[in-house]
Amino acid sequence: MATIKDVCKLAGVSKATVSRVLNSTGQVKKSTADAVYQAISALDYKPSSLARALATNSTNTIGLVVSAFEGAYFSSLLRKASQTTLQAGKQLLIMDGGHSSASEQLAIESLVERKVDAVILYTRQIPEAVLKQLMNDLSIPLIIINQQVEGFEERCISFNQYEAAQQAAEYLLSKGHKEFACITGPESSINSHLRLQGFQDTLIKYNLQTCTAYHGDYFTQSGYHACNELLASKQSFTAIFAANDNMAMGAIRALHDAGLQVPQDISVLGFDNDPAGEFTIPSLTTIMLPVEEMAYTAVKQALQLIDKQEISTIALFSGNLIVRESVDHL
Amino acid sequence: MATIKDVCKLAGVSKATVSRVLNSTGQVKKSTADAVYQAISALDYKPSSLARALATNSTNTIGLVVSAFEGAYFSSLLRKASQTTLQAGKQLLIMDGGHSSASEQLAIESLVERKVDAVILYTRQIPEAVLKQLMNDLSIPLIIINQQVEGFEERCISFNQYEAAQQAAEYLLSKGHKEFACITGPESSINSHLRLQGFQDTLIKYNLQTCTAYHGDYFTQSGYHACNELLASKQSFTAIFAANDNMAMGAIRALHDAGLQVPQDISVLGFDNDPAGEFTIPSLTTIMLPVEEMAYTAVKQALQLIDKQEISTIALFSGNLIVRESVDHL
DNA sequence: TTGTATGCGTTATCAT
DNA sequence: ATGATAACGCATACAA
Repeated sequence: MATIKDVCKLAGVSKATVSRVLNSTGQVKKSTADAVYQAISALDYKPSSLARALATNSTNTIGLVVSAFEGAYFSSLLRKASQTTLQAGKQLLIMDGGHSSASEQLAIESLVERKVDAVILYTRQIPEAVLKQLMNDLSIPLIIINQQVEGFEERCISFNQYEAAQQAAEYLLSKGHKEFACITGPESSINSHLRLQGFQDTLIKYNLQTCTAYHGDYFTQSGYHACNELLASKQSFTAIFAANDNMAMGAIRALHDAGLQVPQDISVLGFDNDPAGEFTIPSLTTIMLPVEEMAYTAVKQALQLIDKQEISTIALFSGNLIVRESVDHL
Repeated sequence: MATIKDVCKLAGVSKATVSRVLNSTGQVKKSTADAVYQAISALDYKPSSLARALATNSTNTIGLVVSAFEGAYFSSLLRKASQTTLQAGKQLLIMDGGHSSASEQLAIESLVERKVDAVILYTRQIPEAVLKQLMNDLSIPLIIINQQVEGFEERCISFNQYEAAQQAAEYLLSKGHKEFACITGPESSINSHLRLQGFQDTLIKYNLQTCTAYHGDYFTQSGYHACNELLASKQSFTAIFAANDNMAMGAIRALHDAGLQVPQDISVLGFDNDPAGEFTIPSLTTIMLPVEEMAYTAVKQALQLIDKQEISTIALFSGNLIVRESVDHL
């Protein structure tokens, strides 16, 4: 690997000059600049981003830590984030956040040490108090997707889970359903709670009985199992609200195996708008979650913070009902 | 951020000594070592991985570049690779390879500059000749997933696409099918060609007519559209071989929309063993592709190469038929 | 316009 | 056992 020194020798100039033409900072005579370019291409010289980072305390990079790679949701997130970052002339470095608060924090730390200019965290594990502290202590901007942190609203990209679940309930009610079951996410998940809460509150608002909740883990299989439990419990219901599309699909299959047709016998409403849901049989009525917009916004916000620009506060993103086949009127 | 200097001052020792206790290289009196530890924790000092990388020319990191984040396939890949790397005490840095040979190479370069100890590349774009050159020129090991490079077999983790497609064809034939259609990947994809070739060659072997191929892009929607084209062409067929599960699902839906039942009227065979395929209606008969094993092997091989250990040559991975509902006998 | 010198935070080679 | 000091490859303030 050729270094700046080699270029100096070949071009007959000093490191400062090479650095100048490289970063186009300061004035350089055209002839010497040309000589430098000559040397650079002759040696196939590439400045070491590492050394540069050490000297400038910044790379041209944004870090992203995600805590799981499951499902269409994360595919979209990563793709859009990567694309947006690239378009801004920066690079995106992705790390796995693992399955604990500690490992998420480790990933963040590692990224910070690598001198990324900002880190975007899709968190599932770190408690709000810790996040607050991180946002205060870290020398670079930290943007959070999927959670609100009090006092740092401009750095939080999140989704109105509660309102979306209300939408879901309202729709089901409008179709004449009155008895429900829920397949929701893990008990530990805040957002899972919010979705459930939004759903239940709406039922209460209409003087209906709240529904029992079965917990899954967002994988298709867990939806299948949860629905089987539900069926075994012999309770009466005409519609299921699932906390994501995967579990909705699992539930539909469980109903199918029990000889029940969706939506003729039971309606199922999903969440996420997984692209596959458009083509399943029956296709999935679901709540669209604008992941790509959220990823885009997260990166944009990061870029603004890096440039020390005015930070615009961000509204909670909200869901949209996608009406397809899996919900029918009673 | 506290640096090594601060530790020096507080502990009353030199940089060399701090470095010694940090890396446990060389002898240090217990008392002074303790003093250093004291200072370190008092200042919450973390050595800069960047500076360390500059000095040692190596980080404890493996780089992974993937060219797309679509589908369950990549989720598994990323998850398993990350997990395996972590278990080996290293970190995994992931970068998007984008959609061109150039961007893939850029990602590799960027990772190399960051002094990762090895890079694993899931390639879709870079031609073999370029890969060969990269493997020769790069100062660190480059492991390739999804393509064979002549002369570097120990560094290539790939899948016997051809044989898997043969399996698929044999199975369909064993069920009495004789007229087929294929929905395959993009024309540019080598593996897509291999799958198609394996399928066609098997038909030829049994003196059957080869089938026409429709190209998709591995997304569900493209399977849907391809199948509609197929249907519009009015050709006669009793089974469809799709190059991945997503497209198989899209095809099934297209058939459904055309009033055709799977598998009663038409059989559909997928590829990948997407976890969701177990729960679709009908569930998907498919070829399992051992992504996780491949990811695991890639990381393990990388680790061996980093340690300059003997490199064990790797056999081509092969697929396994998963029999479910979407294929029936004629 | 160009060069010198210093710093970035480590590791590593010498001495001592 | 420990301490100077030179690398590592670059940026940059200051001189010239």
